Amino acid sequence: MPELPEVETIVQGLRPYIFKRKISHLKIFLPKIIHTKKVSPNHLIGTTIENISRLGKNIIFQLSNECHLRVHLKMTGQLLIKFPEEDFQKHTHAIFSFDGERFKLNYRDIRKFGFIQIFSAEEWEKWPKESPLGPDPLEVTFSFFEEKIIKQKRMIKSVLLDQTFLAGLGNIYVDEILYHSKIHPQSLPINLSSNAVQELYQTMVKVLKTAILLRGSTIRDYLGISGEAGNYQSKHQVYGRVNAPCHKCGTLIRKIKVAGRGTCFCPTCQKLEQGRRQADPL
DNA sequence: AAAGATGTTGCAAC
DNA sequence: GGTTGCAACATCTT
Repeated sequence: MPELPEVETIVQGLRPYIFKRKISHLKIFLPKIIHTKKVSPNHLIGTTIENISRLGKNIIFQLSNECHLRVHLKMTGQLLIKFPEEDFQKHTHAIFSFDGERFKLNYRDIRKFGFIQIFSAEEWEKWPKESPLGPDPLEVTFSFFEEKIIKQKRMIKSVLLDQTFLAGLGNIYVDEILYHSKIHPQSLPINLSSNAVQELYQTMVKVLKTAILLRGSTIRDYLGISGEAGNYQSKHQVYGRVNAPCHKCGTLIRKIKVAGRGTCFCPTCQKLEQGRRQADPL
């Protein structure tokens, strides 16, 4: 569900509530969503949340006892601030309480793909080696991006979805970024002109920043921490618009499968470049 | 009404 | 390397 803009919105929303708060209680309804090898969940009680950050689509809590929590929402996970007067919601799998606070932090996930992982200090140090994330799309430099992308031999959509290439993009934003960059999702990076790569980079930053300002996209399940929907879905040009007319040229938006994912694009605005080899056979 | 789709990702198989 | 299909699971659409 949540991609970079949604996760960023959640992290920003969480800070005022739980930064420097001490965990007083943790109720777990579905134990399998807690992933831990060495640290018992009980060990979190009494620790303070020293920092809340985002790594790609991962939400990271740094705790005062040197442990770290990693929350991955996968498709339908939610983190919600709830007050006692609010009703208990179905699919709530864990609830954090904080010293002296009326609100609780609920972890909810309809499809149960997401998880909360607990790392000891040593495990946390080793984690980046086990799952090497690429740079953040909002921090990567153009030269690094360009140099790395032109070496890729698979379709551009597949590259952009790969979290070891860049961490944070998902199906919605890749489709939207490719549309605004006028790049066909099945293009091979080698066939992109240097102007096209530059446009792709600039568009990526612009789309993500705009989506963060609008607090993400709500298609079905995504909600901010107070239960608010995002607003970027109203700006979508291709995602969820199969058979609707392209806003630029009127051609009907098509949907195909690329890299195993439903992929929406405008066949007129996003042409597949032929590639120098085929275009100039001497 | 059964089948296919859904914002993710890790793994197996080819 | 690179791909594809599937699995985890609930719900909505065709």
